[in-house]
Amino acid sequence: MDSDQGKLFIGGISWDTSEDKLKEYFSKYGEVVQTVIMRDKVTGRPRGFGFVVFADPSILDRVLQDKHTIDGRTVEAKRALSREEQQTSSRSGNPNAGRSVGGAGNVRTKKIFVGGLPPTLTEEGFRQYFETYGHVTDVVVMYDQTTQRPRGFGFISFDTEEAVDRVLHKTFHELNGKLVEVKRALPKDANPGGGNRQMGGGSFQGYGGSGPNTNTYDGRMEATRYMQPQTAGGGFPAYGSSGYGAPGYGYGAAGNGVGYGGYGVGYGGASAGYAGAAGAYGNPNAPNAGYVSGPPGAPRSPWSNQAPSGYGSAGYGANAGYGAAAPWNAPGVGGATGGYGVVGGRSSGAPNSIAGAGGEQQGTGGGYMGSGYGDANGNPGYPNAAWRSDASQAGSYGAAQANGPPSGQVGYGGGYGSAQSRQAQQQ
DNA sequence: GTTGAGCGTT
Repeated sequence: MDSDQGKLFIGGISWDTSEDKLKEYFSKYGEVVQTVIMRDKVTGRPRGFGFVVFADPSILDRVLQDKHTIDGRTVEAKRALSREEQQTSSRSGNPNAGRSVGGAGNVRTKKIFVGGLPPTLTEEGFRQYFETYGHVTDVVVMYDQTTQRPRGFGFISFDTEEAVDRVLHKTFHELNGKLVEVKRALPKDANPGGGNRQMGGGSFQGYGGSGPNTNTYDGRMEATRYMQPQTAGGGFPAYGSSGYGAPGYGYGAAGNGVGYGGYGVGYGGASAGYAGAAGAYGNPNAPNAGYVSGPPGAPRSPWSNQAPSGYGSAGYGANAGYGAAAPWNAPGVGGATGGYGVVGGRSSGAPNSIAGAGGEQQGTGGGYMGSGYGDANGNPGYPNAAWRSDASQAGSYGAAQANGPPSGQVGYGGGYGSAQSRQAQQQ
């Protein structure tokens, strides 16, 4: 519940009540960042409920004590439930697993998804606003292909991660009088659907490429603080809060001795659910790692309340090999020199969409992971709904991405956090 | 009428 921060669910709203009216009404309590009334997707008719987001979460207490009548109807205000919380079932493993996926993928793009664009906004206006944050390399405002109507969202790309971070520092930006919401764009080529063919060139983002700098750890290192809890298994989850920048897995070093996923064997996780990819520096305890609870003060995003809570989730996968090493030049072998395998990794991604995944233990005891499973099913955790999750903003831990390098066999396993694994196998 | 939409183009 506390993950909802300043968001209230408002039920029983009259069909005559508009978002503006909601906002006007609730503004008497404090600054309202946004209001939304949910409508039926096809008929457009209001569904009778909506959400109000206050800038200051502490305002909720007062609002919750009052009765509210808007447009003649008594509405009910409750704290918004996150999706996880809505699921009475509660039994499925780690609900966050999949959610972080989106964030994971996002880590590497310098593109920002911008939602809530006013229909009147032009690309120029869009660009001009964002240029104050850095050099804009691309601007896209989406229009319906057939009706040509603005779809209310678009993309903005920068040439540096820093600019992106500056923009993402706050979720809502005021643009031409309305608020727009920003999130990391999901990488288009992340192939949510299934296309397996990606990256011909073996380019998986970041690999190597970004090498040294590109800000390996991007700002939000505050996460480090969360590295302490759980000494044992814990460790790394912290990385990543939003992405451990990853461009290079550089982390290892980083510190604390924790190991996390180094390069791993390429089996991209996949079906089995191992997200992680073992790796060189795998931390044997990893499996627990994910569970650090979420950062208390994680940034709030009205849209993704789930986030802050999160277990780090998933990803950590299996850590397998101890020692191992053998990055990619390792012959087809699963890298892991020494190690063998996966020790009980957990599935990371794929919470919902893939059976068996969602956080269940997979212990394979010593799986040997031989040469990489490239497993075509990679992508376990890439449910379509990925965008909802957005770990990056949420502060959830990062996400890993297990990709196979060009060689096909070795992968880099990143991480903790949920993962998005993709198999590399392109050959 | 009571718990959430949206992710691309060249």
